[in-house]
Amino acid sequence: MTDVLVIEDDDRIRLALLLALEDEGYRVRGVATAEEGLLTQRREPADTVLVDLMLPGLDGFECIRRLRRDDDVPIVVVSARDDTHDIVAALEAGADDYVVKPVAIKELSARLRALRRRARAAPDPLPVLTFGQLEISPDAGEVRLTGRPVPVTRTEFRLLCELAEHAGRVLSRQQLLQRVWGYDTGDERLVDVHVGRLRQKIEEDPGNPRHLVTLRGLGYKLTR
Amino acid sequence: MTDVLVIEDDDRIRLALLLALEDEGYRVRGVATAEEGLLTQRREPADTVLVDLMLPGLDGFECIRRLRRDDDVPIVVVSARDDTHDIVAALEAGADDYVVKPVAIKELSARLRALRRRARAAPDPLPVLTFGQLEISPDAGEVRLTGRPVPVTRTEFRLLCELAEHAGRVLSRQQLLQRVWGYDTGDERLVDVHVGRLRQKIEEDPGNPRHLVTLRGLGYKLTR
DNA sequence: CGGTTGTATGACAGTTGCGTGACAAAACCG
DNA sequence: CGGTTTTGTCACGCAACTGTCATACAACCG
Repeated sequence: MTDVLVIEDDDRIRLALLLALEDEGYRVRGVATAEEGLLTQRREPADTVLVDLMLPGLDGFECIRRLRRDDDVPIVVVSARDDTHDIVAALEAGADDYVVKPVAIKELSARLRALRRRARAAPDPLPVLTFGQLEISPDAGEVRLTGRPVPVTRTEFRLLCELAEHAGRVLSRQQLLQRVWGYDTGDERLVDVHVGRLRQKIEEDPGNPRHLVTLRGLGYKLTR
Repeated sequence: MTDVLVIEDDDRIRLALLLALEDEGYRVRGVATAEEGLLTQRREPADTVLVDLMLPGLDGFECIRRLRRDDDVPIVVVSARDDTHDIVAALEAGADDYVVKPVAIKELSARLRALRRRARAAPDPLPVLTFGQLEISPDAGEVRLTGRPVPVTRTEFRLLCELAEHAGRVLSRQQLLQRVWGYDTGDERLVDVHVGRLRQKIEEDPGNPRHLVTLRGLGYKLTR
Protein backbone atom coordinates (compact mmCIF):
# COMPACT_ATOMS: atom_id res chain seq x y z
CA MET A 1 0.00 0.00 0.00
CA THR A 2 1.17 3.46 -0.74
CA ASP A 3 2.49 5.32 2.23
CA VAL A 4 2.06 9.08 2.06
CA LEU A 5 3.67 11.77 4.20
CA VAL A 6 1.93 15.14 4.34
CA ILE A 7 3.95 18.18 5.33
CA GLU A 8 1.52 21.03 5.93
CA ASP A 9 1.40 23.56 8.72
CA ASP A 10 -2.28 24.41 8.64
CA ASP A 11 -3.86 21.90 11.00
CA ARG A 12 -7.26 21.95 9.36
CA ILE A 13 -5.95 21.45 5.85
CA ARG A 14 -3.51 18.78 6.94
CA LEU A 15 -6.23 16.89 8.73
CA ALA A 16 -8.58 17.22 5.79
CA LEU A 17 -5.91 15.93 3.40
CA LEU A 18 -5.02 13.04 5.64
CA LEU A 19 -8.63 11.97 6.03
CA ALA A 20 -9.38 12.28 2.36
CA LEU A 21 -6.26 10.33 1.36
CA GLU A 22 -7.00 7.67 3.90
CA ASP A 23 -10.42 7.40 2.35
CA GLU A 24 -8.75 6.83 -0.98
CA GLY A 25 -6.90 3.91 0.45
CA TYR A 26 -3.53 5.40 1.28
CA ARG A 27 -1.62 4.90 4.49
CA VAL A 28 -0.99 8.40 5.75
CA ARG A 29 1.14 10.37 8.14
CA GLY A 30 1.26 14.10 8.69
CA VAL A 31 3.62 16.62 10.16
CA ALA A 32 3.38 20.40 10.53
CA THR A 33 6.93 21.55 9.73
CA ALA A 34 9.62 20.95 7.16
CA GLU A 35 12.07 19.92 9.86
CA GLU A 36 9.76 17.24 11.17
CA GLY A 37 9.07 16.13 7.64
CA LEU A 38 12.72 15.71 6.78
CA LEU A 39 13.36 13.81 9.98
CA THR A 40 10.39 11.55 9.51
CA GLN A 41 11.28 10.84 5.94
CA ARG A 42 14.81 10.02 6.91
CA ARG A 43 13.84 7.74 9.77
CA GLU A 44 10.89 6.03 8.19
CA PRO A 45 10.60 6.87 4.52
CA ALA A 46 7.18 7.17 2.93
CA ASP A 47 6.59 6.23 -0.72
CA THR A 48 5.35 9.69 -1.58
CA VAL A 49 5.58 13.12 0.03
CA LEU A 50 3.03 15.92 -0.18
CA VAL A 51 4.42 19.26 0.82
CA ASP A 52 3.03 22.74 1.24
CA LEU A 53 5.14 25.65 0.12
CA MET A 54 4.43 28.11 2.89
CA LEU A 55 5.86 26.55 5.96
CA PRO A 56 7.13 28.11 9.13
CA GLY A 57 10.89 27.92 9.58
CA LEU A 58 12.45 26.06 6.68
CA ASP A 59 10.36 26.90 3.64
CA GLY A 60 8.88 24.51 1.15
CA PHE A 61 11.46 24.97 -1.58
CA GLU A 62 14.33 24.21 0.74
CA CYS A 63 12.39 21.29 2.13
CA ILE A 64 11.99 19.87 -1.38
CA ARG A 65 15.67 20.32 -2.14
CA ARG A 66 16.67 18.46 1.00
CA LEU A 67 14.18 15.69 0.50
CA ARG A 68 15.45 15.29 -3.00
CA ARG A 69 19.05 15.28 -1.88
CA ASP A 70 18.32 12.39 0.47
CA ASP A 71 16.45 10.16 -1.87
CA ASP A 72 14.36 9.80 -4.96
CA VAL A 73 10.93 9.83 -3.34
CA PRO A 74 8.11 11.30 -5.44
CA ILE A 75 7.26 14.79 -4.21
CA VAL A 76 4.02 16.61 -4.88
CA VAL A 77 3.57 20.24 -3.92
CA VAL A 78 0.15 21.23 -2.68
CA SER A 79 0.03 24.99 -2.52
CA ALA A 80 -2.50 27.79 -2.45
CA ARG A 81 -0.34 29.85 -4.77
CA ASP A 82 -0.77 29.38 -8.47
CA ASP A 83 1.95 31.74 -9.54
CA THR A 84 4.01 30.43 -12.43
CA HIS A 85 7.14 31.49 -10.64
CA ASP A 86 6.38 29.30 -7.65
CA ILE A 87 5.45 26.37 -9.82
CA VAL A 88 8.64 26.56 -11.82
CA ALA A 89 10.75 27.06 -8.72
CA ALA A 90 9.19 24.10 -6.95
CA LEU A 91 9.64 21.81 -9.93
CA GLU A 92 13.20 23.01 -10.39
CA ALA A 93 13.85 22.33 -6.73
CA GLY A 94 12.99 18.72 -7.39
CA ALA A 95 9.23 18.38 -7.05
CA ASP A 96 7.48 16.01 -9.43
CA ASP A 97 4.11 17.68 -9.52
CA TYR A 98 2.40 20.82 -8.32
CA VAL A 99 -1.29 21.15 -7.58
CA VAL A 100 -3.13 24.23 -6.48
CA LYS A 101 -5.39 24.29 -3.45
CA PRO A 102 -8.22 23.69 -3.18
CA VAL A 103 -7.74 20.44 -5.04
CA ALA A 104 -10.25 17.71 -5.76
CA ILE A 105 -9.10 14.69 -3.82
CA LYS A 106 -9.87 12.49 -6.81
CA GLU A 107 -7.48 14.50 -8.94
CA LEU A 108 -4.79 14.42 -6.30
CA SER A 109 -5.21 10.71 -5.95
CA ALA A 110 -5.00 10.19 -9.71
CA ARG A 111 -1.87 12.30 -9.86
CA LEU A 112 -0.31 10.30 -7.06
CA ARG A 113 -1.06 7.08 -8.88
CA ALA A 114 0.37 8.39 -12.14
CA LEU A 115 3.49 9.50 -10.35
CA ARG A 116 3.92 6.24 -8.53
CA ARG A 117 3.56 4.30 -11.74
CA ARG A 118 6.38 6.39 -13.16
CA ALA A 119 8.53 6.23 -10.05
CA ARG A 120 8.17 2.52 -9.60
CA ALA A 121 9.58 1.91 -13.08
CA ALA A 122 12.77 3.70 -12.16
CA PRO A 123 14.34 2.34 -9.02
CA ASP A 124 17.05 4.87 -8.24
CA PRO A 125 20.35 3.77 -9.70
CA LEU A 126 21.79 1.41 -7.15
CA PRO A 127 25.34 2.12 -6.17
CA VAL A 128 26.00 -1.58 -6.54
CA LEU A 129 24.73 -3.78 -9.32
CA THR A 130 24.54 -7.43 -8.43
CA PHE A 131 24.53 -10.38 -10.74
CA GLY A 132 24.53 -13.49 -8.68
CA GLN A 133 27.95 -13.61 -7.07
CA LEU A 134 29.11 -10.71 -9.16
CA GLU A 135 29.01 -7.17 -7.79
CA ILE A 136 29.77 -4.01 -9.70
CA SER A 137 30.13 -0.60 -8.08
CA PRO A 138 30.23 1.96 -10.87
CA ASP A 139 31.00 4.71 -8.38
CA ALA A 140 33.80 2.93 -6.62
CA GLY A 141 35.11 1.52 -9.86
CA GLU A 142 35.21 -1.89 -8.32
CA VAL A 143 34.19 -5.39 -9.24
CA ARG A 144 33.81 -8.21 -6.77
CA LEU A 145 33.30 -11.91 -7.27
CA THR A 146 32.06 -13.84 -4.26
CA GLY A 147 33.09 -10.85 -2.19
CA ARG A 148 36.67 -10.86 -3.43
CA PRO A 149 37.78 -7.84 -5.44
CA VAL A 150 38.61 -8.59 -9.04
CA PRO A 151 41.21 -6.45 -10.80
CA VAL A 152 39.78 -5.28 -14.10
CA THR A 153 41.25 -2.78 -16.50
CA ARG A 154 39.54 0.45 -17.38
CA THR A 155 38.18 -0.77 -20.70
CA GLU A 156 36.98 -3.99 -19.19
CA PHE A 157 35.28 -2.01 -16.47
CA ARG A 158 33.53 0.30 -18.86
CA LEU A 159 32.46 -2.60 -20.98
CA LEU A 160 31.09 -4.35 -17.94
CA CYS A 161 29.25 -1.24 -16.76
CA GLU A 162 27.73 -0.75 -20.16
CA LEU A 163 26.48 -4.30 -20.17
CA ALA A 164 25.31 -4.04 -16.58
CA GLU A 165 23.42 -0.87 -17.25
CA HIS A 166 21.42 -2.71 -19.87
CA ALA A 167 21.25 -5.95 -18.00
CA GLY A 168 19.29 -8.63 -19.73
CA ARG A 169 19.40 -6.80 -23.03
CA VAL A 170 21.47 -7.82 -25.99
CA LEU A 171 24.00 -5.25 -27.05
CA SER A 172 25.46 -5.62 -30.50
CA ARG A 173 29.17 -5.29 -31.08
CA GLN A 174 28.51 -2.06 -32.90
CA GLN A 175 26.61 -0.64 -29.94
CA LEU A 176 29.39 -1.62 -27.58
CA LEU A 177 32.07 -0.15 -29.81
CA GLN A 178 30.02 2.99 -29.97
CA ARG A 179 29.41 3.29 -26.25
CA VAL A 180 32.59 1.96 -24.76
CA TRP A 181 35.16 3.00 -27.32
CA GLY A 182 33.33 5.83 -29.03
CA TYR A 183 34.16 4.38 -32.41
CA ASP A 184 31.63 5.08 -35.09
CA THR A 185 32.86 2.02 -36.81
CA GLY A 186 35.65 -0.39 -36.26
CA ASP A 187 36.71 -3.96 -35.94
CA GLU A 188 34.03 -5.84 -34.11
CA ARG A 189 36.47 -8.53 -33.11
CA LEU A 190 37.93 -6.10 -30.66
CA VAL A 191 34.83 -6.53 -28.58
CA ASP A 192 35.22 -10.29 -28.62
CA VAL A 193 38.72 -10.08 -27.29
CA HIS A 194 37.76 -7.86 -24.38
CA VAL A 195 34.70 -9.89 -23.58
CA GLY A 196 36.94 -12.91 -23.52
CA ARG A 197 39.36 -11.27 -21.14
CA LEU A 198 36.53 -10.13 -18.94
CA ARG A 199 35.18 -13.63 -18.82
CA GLN A 200 38.49 -14.98 -17.63
CA LYS A 201 38.15 -12.70 -14.66
CA ILE A 202 34.51 -12.68 -13.70
CA GLU A 203 33.24 -16.09 -14.69
CA GLU A 204 33.82 -19.15 -12.57
CA ASP A 205 33.97 -21.25 -15.70
CA PRO A 206 34.93 -18.94 -18.56
CA GLY A 207 34.15 -21.68 -21.04
CA ASN A 208 30.57 -21.85 -19.81
CA PRO A 209 29.72 -18.28 -18.98
CA ARG A 210 26.74 -17.79 -16.69
CA HIS A 211 26.48 -14.03 -16.74
CA LEU A 212 28.33 -12.64 -19.70
CA VAL A 213 26.74 -14.64 -22.44
CA THR A 214 27.08 -14.60 -26.20
CA LEU A 215 24.10 -14.47 -28.47
CA ARG A 216 25.48 -15.72 -31.70
CA GLY A 217 24.85 -13.26 -34.47
CA LEU A 218 23.37 -10.69 -32.11
CA GLY A 219 25.94 -9.67 -29.56
CA TYR A 220 26.49 -10.01 -25.84
CA LYS A 221 24.38 -9.54 -22.75
CA LEU A 222 24.78 -9.69 -19.01
CA THR A 223 22.26 -11.77 -17.11
CA ARG A 224 21.60 -12.47 -13.45
CA MET B 1 18.13 17.13 -26.64
CA THR B 2 14.59 16.47 -25.72
CA ASP B 3 12.37 15.61 -28.63
CA VAL B 4 8.74 16.61 -28.18
CA LEU B 5 5.71 15.57 -30.20
CA VAL B 6 2.65 17.80 -30.01
CA ILE B 7 -0.74 16.34 -30.89
CA GLU B 8 -3.22 19.19 -31.15
CA ASP B 9 -5.85 19.84 -33.76
CA ASP B 10 -6.11 23.61 -33.43
CA ASP B 11 -3.53 24.92 -35.86
CA ARG B 12 -2.96 28.18 -34.03
CA ILE B 13 -2.47 26.59 -30.65
CA ARG B 14 -0.25 23.86 -32.05
CA LEU B 15 1.92 26.37 -33.81
CA ALA B 16 2.16 28.54 -30.73
CA LEU B 17 3.14 25.56 -28.59
CA LEU B 18 5.72 24.41 -31.08
CA LEU B 19 7.31 27.81 -31.36
CA ALA B 20 7.33 28.34 -27.63
CA LEU B 21 8.82 24.94 -26.93
CA GLU B 22 11.42 25.41 -29.62
CA ASP B 23 12.32 28.65 -27.90
CA GLU B 24 12.82 26.71 -24.70
CA GLY B 25 15.34 24.54 -26.45
CA TYR B 26 13.29 21.50 -27.33
CA ARG B 27 13.29 19.76 -30.66
CA VAL B 28 9.68 19.74 -31.74
CA ARG B 29 7.24 18.09 -34.10
CA GLY B 30 3.51 18.56 -34.40
CA VAL B 31 0.54 16.72 -35.83
CA ALA B 32 -3.16 17.52 -35.91
CA THR B 33 -4.77 14.16 -35.23
CA ALA B 34 -4.45 11.27 -32.83
CA GLU B 35 -3.99 8.87 -35.71
CA GLU B 36 -1.07 10.81 -37.10
CA GLY B 37 0.36 11.13 -33.62
CA LEU B 38 0.26 7.40 -32.99
CA LEU B 39 1.84 6.68 -36.34
CA THR B 40 4.55 9.26 -35.87
CA GLN B 41 5.35 8.04 -32.40
CA ARG B 42 5.56 4.51 -33.61
CA ARG B 43 7.74 5.30 -36.57
CA GLU B 44 10.00 7.84 -34.99
CA PRO B 45 9.43 8.02 -31.25
CA ALA B 46 9.80 11.34 -29.47
CA ASP B 47 11.02 11.55 -25.87
CA THR B 48 7.87 13.24 -24.70
CA VAL B 49 4.36 13.62 -26.06
CA LEU B 50 2.00 16.53 -25.51
CA VAL B 51 -1.59 15.73 -26.35
CA ASP B 52 -4.82 17.65 -26.46
CA LEU B 53 -7.97 15.91 -25.25
CA MET B 54 -10.45 17.15 -27.78
CA LEU B 55 -9.30 15.73 -31.04
CA PRO B 56 -11.27 14.93 -34.16
CA GLY B 57 -11.65 11.22 -34.84
CA LEU B 58 -9.88 9.22 -32.18
CA ASP B 59 -10.19 11.19 -28.95
CA GLY B 60 -7.44 12.12 -26.56
CA PHE B 61 -8.13 9.45 -23.96
CA GLU B 62 -7.96 6.68 -26.49
CA CYS B 63 -4.88 8.26 -27.97
CA ILE B 64 -3.21 8.20 -24.56
CA ARG B 65 -4.14 4.59 -23.99
CA ARG B 66 -2.66 3.55 -27.30
CA LEU B 67 0.49 5.57 -26.84
CA ARG B 68 0.91 4.00 -23.46
CA ARG B 69 0.31 0.54 -24.81
CA ASP B 70 3.15 1.00 -27.28
CA ASP B 71 5.78 2.34 -24.98
CA ASP B 72 6.63 4.17 -21.84
CA VAL B 73 6.99 7.65 -23.25
CA PRO B 74 6.11 10.51 -20.89
CA ILE B 75 2.71 11.93 -21.82
CA VAL B 76 1.45 15.35 -20.84
CA VAL B 77 -2.12 16.39 -21.50
CA VAL B 78 -2.65 20.00 -22.47
CA SER B 79 -6.36 20.69 -22.37
CA ALA B 80 -8.75 23.59 -22.10
CA ARG B 81 -11.01 21.64 -19.77
CA ASP B 82 -10.24 21.71 -16.07
CA ASP B 83 -12.93 19.29 -15.01
CA THR B 84 -11.76 16.86 -12.35
CA HIS B 85 -13.38 14.05 -14.25
CA ASP B 86 -11.28 14.68 -17.33
CA ILE B 87 -8.12 15.04 -15.33
CA VAL B 88 -8.67 11.79 -13.48
CA ALA B 89 -9.66 9.97 -16.66
CA ALA B 90 -6.60 11.20 -18.54
CA LEU B 91 -4.22 10.22 -15.77
CA GLU B 92 -5.91 6.85 -15.41
CA ALA B 93 -5.56 6.36 -19.15
CA GLY B 94 -1.81 6.63 -18.70
CA ALA B 95 -0.96 10.31 -18.85
CA ASP B 96 1.78 11.54 -16.55
CA ASP B 97 0.64 15.11 -16.14
CA TYR B 98 -2.27 17.33 -17.02
CA VAL B 99 -2.09 21.07 -17.51
CA VAL B 100 -4.92 23.43 -18.28
CA LYS B 101 -4.79 25.86 -21.18
CA PRO B 102 -3.77 28.55 -21.34
CA VAL B 103 -0.54 27.47 -19.74
CA ALA B 104 2.58 29.47 -19.07
CA ILE B 105 5.28 28.05 -21.27
CA LYS B 106 7.73 28.28 -18.41
CA GLU B 107 5.51 26.08 -16.29
CA LEU B 108 5.04 23.59 -19.07
CA SER B 109 8.73 23.49 -19.66
CA ALA B 110 9.44 22.97 -15.97
CA ARG B 111 6.90 20.16 -15.84
CA LEU B 112 8.49 18.52 -18.86
CA ARG B 113 11.87 18.71 -17.20
CA ALA B 114 10.54 17.26 -13.96
CA LEU B 115 8.91 14.45 -15.85
CA ARG B 116 11.96 13.69 -17.89
CA ARG B 117 14.10 13.57 -14.79
CA ARG B 118 11.80 10.81 -13.54
CA ALA B 119 11.47 9.01 -16.80
CA ARG B 120 15.04 9.06 -17.97
CA ALA B 121 16.51 6.47 -15.64
CA ALA B 122 13.66 4.07 -16.26
CA PRO B 123 15.16 0.75 -17.26
CA ASP B 124 11.84 -0.06 -18.86
CA PRO B 125 11.07 -3.69 -18.39
CA LEU B 126 11.87 -5.89 -21.31
CA PRO B 127 8.93 -6.21 -23.62
CA VAL B 128 7.84 -9.78 -23.91
CA LEU B 129 5.48 -11.19 -26.50
CA THR B 130 3.52 -14.13 -25.21
CA PHE B 131 1.88 -16.91 -27.15
CA GLY B 132 0.52 -19.39 -24.70
CA GLN B 133 3.55 -21.06 -23.17
CA LEU B 134 5.80 -19.34 -25.64
CA GLU B 135 7.53 -16.11 -24.71
CA ILE B 136 9.60 -13.97 -27.03
CA SER B 137 11.72 -11.11 -25.81
CA PRO B 138 13.19 -9.24 -28.76
CA ASP B 139 15.40 -7.07 -26.57
CA ALA B 140 16.82 -9.92 -24.58
CA GLY B 141 17.26 -11.98 -27.71
CA GLU B 142 15.56 -14.76 -25.90
CA VAL B 143 12.82 -17.31 -26.47
CA ARG B 144 11.26 -19.28 -23.68
CA LEU B 145 8.98 -22.28 -23.73
CA THR B 146 7.20 -23.04 -20.46
CA GLY B 147 9.70 -20.75 -18.80
CA ARG B 148 12.71 -22.63 -20.08
CA PRO B 149 15.03 -20.78 -22.46
CA VAL B 150 15.10 -22.24 -25.93
CA PRO B 151 18.28 -21.82 -27.97
CA VAL B 152 17.38 -20.41 -31.36
CA THR B 153 19.71 -19.23 -34.08
CA ARG B 154 19.79 -15.70 -35.36
CA THR B 155 17.74 -16.44 -38.46
CA GLU B 156 15.21 -18.42 -36.50
CA PHE B 157 14.97 -15.60 -34.02
CA ARG B 158 14.42 -12.97 -36.66
CA LEU B 159 11.87 -15.15 -38.37
CA LEU B 160 10.04 -15.68 -35.10
CA CYS B 161 10.10 -12.00 -34.25
CA GLU B 162 8.76 -11.13 -37.66
CA LEU B 163 5.92 -13.58 -37.26
CA ALA B 164 5.27 -12.44 -33.71
CA GLU B 165 5.17 -8.83 -34.74
CA HIS B 166 2.36 -9.64 -37.11
CA ALA B 167 0.76 -12.23 -34.87
CA GLY B 168 -2.39 -13.71 -36.26
CA ARG B 169 -1.69 -12.50 -39.78
CA VAL B 170 -0.50 -14.72 -42.56
CA LEU B 171 2.86 -13.83 -43.96
CA SER B 172 3.73 -15.18 -47.36
CA ARG B 173 7.07 -16.78 -48.02
CA GLN B 174 7.97 -13.82 -50.20
CA GLN B 175 7.21 -11.39 -47.40
CA LEU B 176 9.27 -13.39 -44.97
CA LEU B 177 12.18 -13.65 -47.38
CA GLN B 178 11.95 -9.93 -47.87
CA ARG B 179 11.83 -9.04 -44.20
CA VAL B 180 14.04 -11.63 -42.61
CA TRP B 181 16.59 -12.22 -45.32
CA GLY B 182 16.30 -9.02 -47.27
CA TYR B 183 16.10 -10.98 -50.47
CA ASP B 184 14.05 -9.38 -53.18
CA THR B 185 13.46 -12.81 -54.51
CA GLY B 186 14.74 -16.22 -53.72
CA ASP B 187 13.97 -19.81 -53.06
CA GLU B 188 10.79 -20.01 -51.03
CA ARG B 189 11.71 -23.49 -49.83
CA LEU B 190 14.29 -21.80 -47.62
CA VAL B 191 11.51 -20.44 -45.47
CA ASP B 192 10.00 -23.89 -45.08
CA VAL B 193 13.24 -25.28 -43.81
CA HIS B 194 13.67 -22.62 -41.18
CA VAL B 195 10.06 -22.79 -40.11
CA GLY B 196 10.53 -26.49 -39.70
CA ARG B 197 13.61 -26.08 -37.58
CA LEU B 198 11.85 -23.48 -35.50
CA ARG B 199 8.94 -25.83 -34.94
CA GLN B 200 11.24 -28.51 -33.64
CA LYS B 201 12.30 -26.08 -30.97
CA ILE B 202 9.21 -24.16 -29.97
CA GLU B 203 6.36 -26.57 -30.53
CA GLU B 204 5.54 -29.28 -28.05
CA ASP B 205 4.42 -31.49 -30.91
CA PRO B 206 6.19 -30.24 -34.04
CA GLY B 207 3.99 -32.47 -36.18
CA ASN B 208 0.87 -30.75 -34.90
CA PRO B 209 1.94 -27.14 -34.52
CA ARG B 210 -0.25 -25.01 -32.25
CA HIS B 211 1.38 -21.62 -32.71
CA LEU B 212 3.43 -21.64 -35.85
CA VAL B 213 0.88 -22.87 -38.33
CA THR B 214 0.95 -23.36 -42.08
CA LEU B 215 -1.71 -21.93 -44.33
CA ARG B 216 -1.45 -24.02 -47.40
CA GLY B 217 -0.81 -21.89 -50.44
CA LEU B 218 -0.58 -18.70 -48.42
CA GLY B 219 2.28 -18.86 -45.98
CA TYR B 220 2.73 -19.04 -42.23
CA LYS B 221 1.32 -17.30 -39.20
CA LEU B 222 1.85 -17.27 -35.49
CA THR B 223 -1.22 -17.62 -33.30
CA ARG B 224 -1.87 -17.57 -29.57
C1' DC C 1 -9.01 -42.88 -56.68
C1' DG C 2 -4.85 -41.24 -59.09
C1' DG C 3 -2.66 -37.16 -60.37
C1' DT C 4 -0.99 -32.86 -58.97
C1' DT C 5 0.57 -29.47 -56.11
C1' DG C 6 2.29 -27.87 -51.96
C1' DT C 7 4.75 -28.90 -47.54
C1' DA C 8 7.83 -31.41 -44.07
C1' DT C 9 12.14 -33.26 -43.00
C1' DG C 10 16.73 -35.36 -42.96
C1' DA C 11 21.34 -35.17 -44.69
C1' DC C 12 25.27 -32.63 -46.16
C1' DA C 13 28.85 -29.41 -47.43
C1' DG C 14 30.14 -24.73 -47.44
C1' DT C 15 30.23 -20.80 -44.73
C1' DT C 16 30.10 -17.88 -40.83
C1' DG C 17 30.84 -16.45 -36.22
C1' DC C 18 33.27 -16.88 -32.13
C1' DG C 19 37.01 -18.04 -28.64
C1' DT C 20 41.71 -18.04 -27.97
C1' DG C 21 46.65 -17.51 -27.80
C1' DA C 22 50.42 -14.89 -29.62
C1' DC C 23 52.36 -10.61 -30.45
C1' DA C 24 53.26 -5.73 -31.21
C1' DA C 25 52.03 -1.06 -30.26
C1' DA C 26 50.75 2.17 -26.91
C1' DA C 27 50.07 3.94 -22.47
C1' DC C 28 51.45 4.12 -17.92
C1' DC C 29 54.57 4.72 -14.07
C1' DG C 30 58.07 4.93 -11.27
C1' DC D 1 64.42 5.97 -19.72
C1' DG D 2 63.29 1.04 -18.85
C1' DG D 3 60.04 -1.98 -17.20
C1' DT D 4 55.20 -3.15 -16.70
C1' DT D 5 50.49 -3.14 -17.80
C1' DT D 6 47.04 -2.41 -21.00
C1' DT D 7 45.29 -2.26 -25.58
C1' DG D 8 44.47 -3.46 -30.32
C1' DT D 9 45.46 -6.70 -34.34
C1' DC D 10 45.92 -11.01 -36.36
C1' DA D 11 45.46 -15.84 -37.52
C1' DC D 12 43.86 -20.27 -36.59
C1' DG D 13 40.57 -23.82 -35.35
C1' DC D 14 36.38 -25.34 -33.74
C1' DA D 15 31.60 -25.39 -33.41
C1' DA D 16 27.41 -23.76 -35.00
C1' DC D 17 24.66 -22.17 -38.61
C1' DT D 18 22.94 -21.74 -43.37
C1' DG D 19 21.18 -22.91 -47.73
C1' DT D 20 20.46 -26.63 -51.09
C1' DC D 21 18.79 -30.83 -52.41
C1' DA D 22 16.35 -35.16 -52.46
C1' DT D 23 12.88 -37.59 -50.75
C1' DA D 24 8.74 -38.57 -48.27
C1' DC D 25 4.42 -37.04 -46.92
C1' DA D 26 -0.12 -34.51 -46.89
C1' DA D 27 -3.69 -31.90 -48.94
C1' DC D 28 -6.45 -30.75 -52.75
C1' DC D 29 -9.09 -31.63 -57.10
C1' DG D 30 -11.41 -33.64 -60.72
